[in-house]
Amino acid sequence: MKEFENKKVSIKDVAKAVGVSTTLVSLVINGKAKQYRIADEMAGRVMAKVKEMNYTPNLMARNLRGGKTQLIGLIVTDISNPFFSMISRVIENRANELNYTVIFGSSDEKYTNTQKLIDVLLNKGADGLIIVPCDGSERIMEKLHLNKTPIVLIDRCFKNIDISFSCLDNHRATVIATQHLIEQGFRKISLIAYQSQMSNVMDRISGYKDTMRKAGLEKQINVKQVSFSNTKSDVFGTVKRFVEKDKTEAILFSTNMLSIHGLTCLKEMNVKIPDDVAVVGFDESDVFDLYECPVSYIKQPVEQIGKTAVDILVDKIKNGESTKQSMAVLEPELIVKRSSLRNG
Amino acid sequence: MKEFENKKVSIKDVAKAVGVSTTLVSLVINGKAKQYRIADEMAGRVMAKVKEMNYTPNLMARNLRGGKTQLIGLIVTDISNPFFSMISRVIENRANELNYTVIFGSSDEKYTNTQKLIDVLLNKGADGLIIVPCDGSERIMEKLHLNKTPIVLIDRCFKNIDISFSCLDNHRATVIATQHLIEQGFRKISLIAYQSQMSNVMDRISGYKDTMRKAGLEKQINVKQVSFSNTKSDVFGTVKRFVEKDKTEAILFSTNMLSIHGLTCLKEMNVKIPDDVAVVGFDESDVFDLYECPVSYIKQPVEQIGKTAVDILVDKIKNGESTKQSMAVLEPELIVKRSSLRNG
DNA sequence: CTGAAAGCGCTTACAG
DNA sequence: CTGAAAGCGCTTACAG
Repeated sequence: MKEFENKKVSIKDVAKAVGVSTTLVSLVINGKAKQYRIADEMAGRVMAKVKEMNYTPNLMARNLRGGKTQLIGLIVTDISNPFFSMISRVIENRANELNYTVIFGSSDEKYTNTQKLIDVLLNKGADGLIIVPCDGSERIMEKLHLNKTPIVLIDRCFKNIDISFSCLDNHRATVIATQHLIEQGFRKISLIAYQSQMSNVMDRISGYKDTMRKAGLEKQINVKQVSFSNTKSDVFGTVKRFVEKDKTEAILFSTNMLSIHGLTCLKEMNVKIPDDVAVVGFDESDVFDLYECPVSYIKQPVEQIGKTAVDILVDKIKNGESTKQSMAVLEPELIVKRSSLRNG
Repeated sequence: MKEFENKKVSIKDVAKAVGVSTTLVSLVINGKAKQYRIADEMAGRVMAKVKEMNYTPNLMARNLRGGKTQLIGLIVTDISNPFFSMISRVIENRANELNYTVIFGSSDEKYTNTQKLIDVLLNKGADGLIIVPCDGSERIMEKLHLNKTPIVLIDRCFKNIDISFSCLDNHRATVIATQHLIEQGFRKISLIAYQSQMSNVMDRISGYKDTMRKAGLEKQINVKQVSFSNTKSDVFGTVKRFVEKDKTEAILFSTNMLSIHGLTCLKEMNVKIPDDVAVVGFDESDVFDLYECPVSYIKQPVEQIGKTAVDILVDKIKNGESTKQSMAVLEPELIVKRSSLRNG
């Protein structure tokens, strides 16, 4: 049965079948028939044979010849984190629309892993990279950029390097959340963030601090940064301290995992939300709606962030403008539920 | 600055630097020095230069030459579904350990998408595929298998084709869940599953039915299959009917999304769990622990399923035994929380 | 023990 | 308008 045949047909096979040279076939396939003034009839015959024989060019060979692989390398910190799996799906969809496929890896927030993954993905022929950079990876990114590797950062960026990125307006995110809590009448508002120097974390912290200061609540500023490695127990310790010792009135969690750990802790402590403590979470999670008290949260425009990143990257790949910096800063949205209302 | 140089060093560069032929370098790199009785001193010099020049072989060229890409193609139904993103992470980790990288795509349960993705992934040079097959994809898988493409199915399999797979013991999963509910004294136990002919769904349904029959509860069997496209509203309609009309005492949800939609509905309906209705969910979710009443669930051995799939696949790729069928059927675990206890 | 040469499948100057 | 040939970077018979 023909359809079960194993070996792929090559351009040679097509050429032989039509009775022309491989050059001709190649030209026709690549839409250069007009340019080389190949007879329409000829081009038609070739295309017909290509269809008939179900020929698809070997990408490895094409790439080797100097072309592209149509492969986009994606490095997230952890594909199993819902936020990153959502954004991966968006990236996948947009990439597919533009005829690209995604190869990926998870860095676990370690720059050594990031470096390894970059090497691997480029070695596999990725035409460009979309990266969630982590602490300590600034020089790595700079190097890539200087090397003119097409690259777009997502979720976080570096202010001192002119690499393109597609990120949330992180400062604004905590500004609107903090404002909302202040408007609700809360004063002792505390923030939990990761222990990181990355822009997303720093901006979320400064958005909170700036807003507190502007409201004359400088004295109430209370930020705790927890480690990546010990997140759960750190969050538990922090939440307990906030509630029991600091008498915090409202807690702002600055990522989805921090929110979930925090909510778990609050539940175990039997804290009533929002009566005892108000809460605002970050990113989306099924948990927010299904928690005893529906949880307010800052929603990221995941669709836009992902799609924009792909578009910028593909533009770089195609037009060779890998150096031109594109900066996409996207708007957060505050979804208000009962957890952050004064009289919820 | 040397480290910023763009062009990659090739085997030729190394050969020239050492003053030997590319053949020699290639042999040494590929660990065939002994086999070809190359002088240790020579091999040492070559390796030193390789390190010094930071040479890594071009995979495209290697693959073109007849070798492999060290790329594993992964097709899930949706990378943003937590269950699949978790398993993707496991697959990624194991693949990396074995020196493979993952390219992936989401089929959205459509066999036409599956076919397209297979073509794309193979065209990009994937050495083998790990696939979550969907309804209507049986012939596609059979064809791949006959073509001797290394392939392993996960999550679901086809009983009539001898393709390798790594799956949960789906029948056993609902058997232990149903038994547990019966032991707790529930009689009117209902099941919600997807509208699908795939093995995972069919086995979960039959595990439930068999157990009900064995317990003399044949008359109480109540299964509703909901569509993939309209899942949420279908689940809502079903749960309402179960509770209000059928007076169901316990609901068994047979996937994570069904569980989450179901719990959302029960919450909206203000149903008390487990007093009004007992519940057992499927797969893991942060929601289960944080729901008003902690939810019992059937836990899949995600680690094992993913790791086994990779191991089987790589064995096929390396040893060319793509035809030999390996069947991994892994044990479910029932995690009991308050939601399924008679006097919870 | 080591090297010259072919060839994987493709594209693209270069000729005609 | 069309074809012969080089070359992308690699591996592997084949010689010696």
